[in-house]
This record gives sequence, structure tokens and C-alpha cells, in this order.
Amino acid sequence: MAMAYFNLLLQKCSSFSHIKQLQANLIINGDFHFSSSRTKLLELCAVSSCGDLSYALHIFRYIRYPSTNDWNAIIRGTALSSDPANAVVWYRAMAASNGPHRIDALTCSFALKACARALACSEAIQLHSQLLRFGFNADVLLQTTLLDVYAKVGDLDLAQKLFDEMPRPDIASWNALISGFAQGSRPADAIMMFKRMKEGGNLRPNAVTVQGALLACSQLGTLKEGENVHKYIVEEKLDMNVQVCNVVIDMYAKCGSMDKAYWVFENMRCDKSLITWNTMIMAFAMHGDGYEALDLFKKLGRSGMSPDAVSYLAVLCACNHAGLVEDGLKLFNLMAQRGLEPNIKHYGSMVDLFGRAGRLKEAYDIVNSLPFPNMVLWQTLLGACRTYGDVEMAELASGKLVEMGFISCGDFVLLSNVYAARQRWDDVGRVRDAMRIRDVKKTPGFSYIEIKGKMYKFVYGDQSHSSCREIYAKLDEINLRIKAYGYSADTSNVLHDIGDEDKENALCYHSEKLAVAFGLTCTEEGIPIQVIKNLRICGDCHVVIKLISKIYNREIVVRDRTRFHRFKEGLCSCKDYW
DNA sequence: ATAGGGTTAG
Repeated sequence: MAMAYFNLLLQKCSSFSHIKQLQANLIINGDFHFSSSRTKLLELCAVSSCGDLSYALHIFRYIRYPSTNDWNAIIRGTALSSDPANAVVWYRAMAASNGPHRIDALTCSFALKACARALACSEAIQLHSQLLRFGFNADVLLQTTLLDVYAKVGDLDLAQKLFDEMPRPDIASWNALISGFAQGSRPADAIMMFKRMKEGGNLRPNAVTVQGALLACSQLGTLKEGENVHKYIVEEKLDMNVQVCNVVIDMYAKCGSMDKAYWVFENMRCDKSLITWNTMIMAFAMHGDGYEALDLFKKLGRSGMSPDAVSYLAVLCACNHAGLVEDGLKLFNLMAQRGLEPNIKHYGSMVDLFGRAGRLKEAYDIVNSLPFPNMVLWQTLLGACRTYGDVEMAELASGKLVEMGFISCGDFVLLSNVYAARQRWDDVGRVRDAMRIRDVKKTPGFSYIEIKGKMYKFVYGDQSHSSCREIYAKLDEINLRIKAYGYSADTSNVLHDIGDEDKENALCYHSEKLAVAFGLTCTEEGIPIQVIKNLRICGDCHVVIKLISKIYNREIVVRDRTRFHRFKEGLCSCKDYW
């Protein structure tokens, strides 16, 4: 068979059996050991969706003298597989093996991609130094790959340094840095870089750039910056891109503006994808708008597209957040009827749903019946035990978490809360000791608030703000007024070994309270206050903010890591279950 | 013999 014809067939390959037929053909014609077609076949088998990596490895073993490209195909395929770390192992085998091959820029590129996926930092550093030795450092594409790896493994400073040292960063280099900042811990810098790129005039931000910038806005919850990015998108007609529209919708929802999110959803200038629908349903879920989510889910069914597992997750989540237990149960069953396999998140949603309804036994049965133990489900169950004060079930769930070695600070706090609610102080002490012995790490909590287009960040007990004095004065005032209203601090949320008065103080300087107090000092009456928190809102803060919303007659919106809490006239949209 | 590789959604 002529090689050109063979390559054409390769391009048309759409199933695994095609691959095998072509392989048989190569072998029969005696071309297997000599032609570049074999390499192409190997690549197809290792990388494409109709291929099969383990079969590619099987073929590879028959190659007497694998070429650079044969090795690259294997490394690339492994980098894309579910075990990307293995690609580094193959890279080392390639470096150690004798033969006609030499490591080239592509080899490095694929191996680095694997490091990014496997979050393998030290391996990335090793590859980086080798790549410098090989003299590939002038390659812009490799520079960008490197930048991306460092950003993804969390070393944003190094990623930025690489960017700064690039002689000619192109649009992908900028995009990699912006997305890196946005996905990592520096969303404000992502927005800054987006603006610099836009105003620099050299390179025009494209569809990829704006997605990074929008993600940064969502992380920060900054509606103002998000609107600016949206404006740019419309000006540049990037809103013809569905993926961009989806991120815009998600951004508006996460910045608290459901009106704008829905407007974009309704007025799209391109066709909606299933992801568009799912994004919007998830947005309603996040805001506790259960009926809107259910309506949209029904509309989706009528639109001609069929809901997938994510659509069901979104609408289950909405039922959950809105307390629509029966609707949720029906949907879960419907999902099975439609032949969709529930995954761990669906089960988590069901556990939450039963938990919310106080049906702890049924929640427990789900967690216990799954073939693989999963810590998130036990944590969810533990949360439900806290709400309903079920000590026995709480001990069972936390016992499982300890057994799995996955118990976290938050879990200990939940268990302690259950004991505290029953005045079982010895047990509270026992939990505290267990935490100390295990040296449980606490993720530091912080909150953002946007005032007149500027973001302010608060950490626990923050005293670094210029208006610090006013903030603490406002907190004192709040404390007086809520106490007059009959509030007493729920100190079961505090685990430190300190006196009662100190416990109250420990609670009253939580970052979300500081942010709300700051919001009260510098906004007009009647203007809603919006706060973004990186962790879940604490129980005491939830009580206090409800009271503030009543006493100060303010609508207060808090986005925590899972959902929105809308406080109004002393009540919260989550109906006190979260 | 040659090209191939980098940034992006629920």
C-alpha cells in the first residue's frame, strides 16, 4: 500500500478496530519496522479518543529501535491518561535507553504537560534544568509550557519570573499567566495583567484571555471588573463564542447578579450548548432559587437537548439548597430511569437532601452502601448530624473519617459542635486534644468586600485597614445591639482552650463579620452589602448577620465556598441549612 | 524527509 494512501486512511480512522486493521496491514507488508507510518499509527493509538493507550504500549514493545517520535507518542499519550505521572517515568526510560532517538523539544513539552496534570513540582524542576542543558530555552512554546506548569503546581512567583524573562511572549504566554493567576491565589493580578494587555496595544486579548479574566472576577466576586470584561467581550464580538458566554453567565452568577446572568443566557448571539444550560441551572442552585432551577431544567428537556449527569447534579443541588426534598428524590430516580449513572457528587447531594430533611438513617444507608469509602460523603453526613444533634451518628461518621485518615479541622469542629449542643464538655475536650495530637491544619479564612469598585480583603482579627478603628467601633455597636435583641454567642464554634469571654471575642473577629461591619460603615442605608468568603460561613456569623439584616434593615449577601446566603429581615435564603 | 508541541467553559 502506498504510504500516502495509508496516511489518508489513518486520518479517517474512527474506531479501535480500524487501528488494528491498519496495524495488521503494516505488519503484512513488512513496513512495521521501517516506516514513519508506524509512528503515526502509534501516535493515533496512544493519543486519540478512538485509541487505547495500553494497546499503544503493547505495539511499542514490538519496536526494536523506537525513534524519537515513537517515544514522544508514548509520553504524550501517558501525559493525557489518568496517570500522567507515569509519563515522567517513560521520559526517564527514554533518556536512559540506547538507540537512534534523541530527546527533542516535543519530548520535553509532553513530559512537562504531564507534570502540570500530575502537579509534580520537583519533576518539573528537573525537566526544566534538562531542557536548559539541551538548549531548548529559546523555544517560545516550551517557555509557555514551563510557565503553565509552574502556575499549575502553585508557584506563581516563578511563573511570573519566567514570563518577565521571556524575550517575546506571545498571546498564549500572556493567557497562560493570566489563567495561572486566576486559577491560583492571585486573581487580582490576573485582572491587572488583562488590563495591561488590553492597554498595551501589542496583543489583543482573545477568547482564551477573557475566560481567564472572567474567572479571576468570579473568584473575587467583583461585579464591576466583571462588567468591564463583559463590555470588552461584546466590543470585540467574542460573545459569538459559546464557551465565552458560558463563562460570562457563570461570572455574573458568582458575582451575585442573577439578573445579568439570566439576561446573557436569554440574549445569546450564538447557539446554547448543554453546558450553557447547566451553568444557568447551577447558578440558580447556588442562589437557592430552587423553583427557577426546576423550571429551567424542564425547559432544557423541551429544547431538544437531553440533560446529562451534570444537568441532574445541578438541579439536585438546587433542590438541596432550596429544601425541595421530594423533588430531589424524584429527580434522582428519574436520572436512573434515563440510564445515567450517578457519581459521587450525586450521592453527596442525596446525603445532603436526606440530611436536611432529618432523615439521617437514609442518608447513612447511602454513604454506607457505596462500594468505595468517600470522605466527602461522611463529612456531609457529619454536617447533618450537627444540625440535628445526633451524637451517635456523628461519632460513627467521624470515626470513619479518622479511620480513613482524612479527618480535617472542619470535621473536628462539627463533631465538637454536636457534643457542645448536648453539653458534653468532656467530649468537647477530647476532640480538642485529638486535634492537637494530630496537628490538624486549618485553612486560613478570609473575606472580600467590594466598595466603590475597590476590593478589600479581611482575615481573622484583621487590624491592617486604614479604617480599622471605625470597623471595630462598628463591631462593638453591633454586639451591643444584637445582645439587646437577645443574642448570645454560640461558642461551640470555637475550639481554642480559652475562657468564655475570649471565646466570644474569638468569634466576633471572624473575617466575614469584619467585612460586614466595614460595609456598614461606608455604604448608604438601603444599599445591599455583598461579601465573599473562601470557606463556609460559620454558624455564629450566620446568626449574627441575620440579626444585623433585621436591626440595621439591610440586605446582606454572603457567598461562601458552596453557595449564596441572602440575609433579609432576619432570615436567610438557605433556611438555616447549609 | 517533514511536522508535530503551549493558553480556555458547567
